[in-house]
Amino acid sequence: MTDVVAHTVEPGRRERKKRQTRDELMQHAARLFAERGFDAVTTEDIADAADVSQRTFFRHFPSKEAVLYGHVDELRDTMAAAFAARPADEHVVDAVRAAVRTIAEHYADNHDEAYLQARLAAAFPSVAAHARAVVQAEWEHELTAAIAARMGADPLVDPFPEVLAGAAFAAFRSAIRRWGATGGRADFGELLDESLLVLAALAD
Amino acid sequence: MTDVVAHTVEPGRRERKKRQTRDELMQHAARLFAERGFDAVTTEDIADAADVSQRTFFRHFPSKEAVLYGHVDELRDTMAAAFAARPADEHVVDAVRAAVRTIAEHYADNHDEAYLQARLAAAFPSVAAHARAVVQAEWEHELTAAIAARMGADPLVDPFPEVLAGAAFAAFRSAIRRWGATGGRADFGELLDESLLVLAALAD
DNA sequence: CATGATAATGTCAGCCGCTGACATGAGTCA
DNA sequence: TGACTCATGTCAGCGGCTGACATTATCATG
Repeated sequence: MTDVVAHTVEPGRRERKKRQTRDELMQHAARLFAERGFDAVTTEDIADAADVSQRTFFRHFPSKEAVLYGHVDELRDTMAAAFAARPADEHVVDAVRAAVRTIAEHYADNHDEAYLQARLAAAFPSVAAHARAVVQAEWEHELTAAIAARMGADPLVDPFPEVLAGAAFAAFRSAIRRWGATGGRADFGELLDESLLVLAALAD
Repeated sequence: MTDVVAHTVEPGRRERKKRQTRDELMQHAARLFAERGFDAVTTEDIADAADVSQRTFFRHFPSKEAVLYGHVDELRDTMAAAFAARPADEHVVDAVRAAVRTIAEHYADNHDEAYLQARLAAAFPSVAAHARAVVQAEWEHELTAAIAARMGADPLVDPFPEVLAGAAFAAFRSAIRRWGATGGRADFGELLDESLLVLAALAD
């Protein structure tokens, strides 16, 4: 550790360029998807727009869908950190709500990106499938592990963590869909809270 | 109606052959997947084994993954019928449990098929993605509509039906995974009940 | 029973997502 | 400066999937 102040190590030029290429791929992809829809854009189109080879596109993203969800890892870590930061005596469901809410905050801060994802997921099955089966599954898995760790339970045996995490993201999907139906004009955080409240109502 | 006894109209030779082709594609696919895994089998392999062209394969199934889950529609209808048959004064969550349980029953009656699906989903991401984002999403959607209809609610506005259905299938996934972890030897119905009980425990 | 309609299949060509292999050049570090 | 690492380019290829058209089997109808 030569760096005392910054938490993240200052990246060199190489890494900066790498991140820049990645960002440009994401930005051009978003623009092209917004202009023409998902299917009418090829990975070569995106690569050309970012002035790199198609091969480089696939070195940065494992699929055409993935470039649309470039912040999965970042959001996963944010969510996990938020969950870990909750007091130990808080009700688990409330801690989960706080964790999932961090994603809603990102959406509020990146409205266009979020709304584009919602629109494309509503219109293109492969995008919806990716959102469910890759993005949300990844978050769900992380949240499951975090819940289990907090409870001192084995998530492979005790169904509670996995079911709670899965139910939370079911609420998340419901909120997303209703948010998209309002044209992205509603307050996503409120919709999410509303959906998450359903979980507490199931036992009644 | 020339047929008085049977509920379903007696299909002609054409339709019988069509179904037979479909069944053979499913059977040969299952065999090949079991022998070699998912990725090492091409759609042409399956078509050849069933003695049809690759094009015919894709006329029966929209994707390579779909042939592994040939009973989605059938199970969806069974589940919906089971849900509709529940008494109106029963607790919704109990009615949902009864509906989802019909799928568990199919699994019990078709052990090898179910276990193959579970194994392949655990080993091949594209299979897991399909199970989540196509198969379960389809069931979830149907169940959402059924819950909403029973409640007289609009599933586009009221989050309850969608969240409940989503939570139910989160429990379903948890049960599947734990069942697969036992090598398919545990009683899937019991695991499912256990997972579904979590839903009622969320409010505590 | 003959004949025209319908629907399932075969054939062929092609797009595009995605990957392995190897070469090149820019960035890094001693 | 020189060796090393690593992001990228190039090229070739596989395989999932689709449109278009021809062919054949089934079905309905006079």
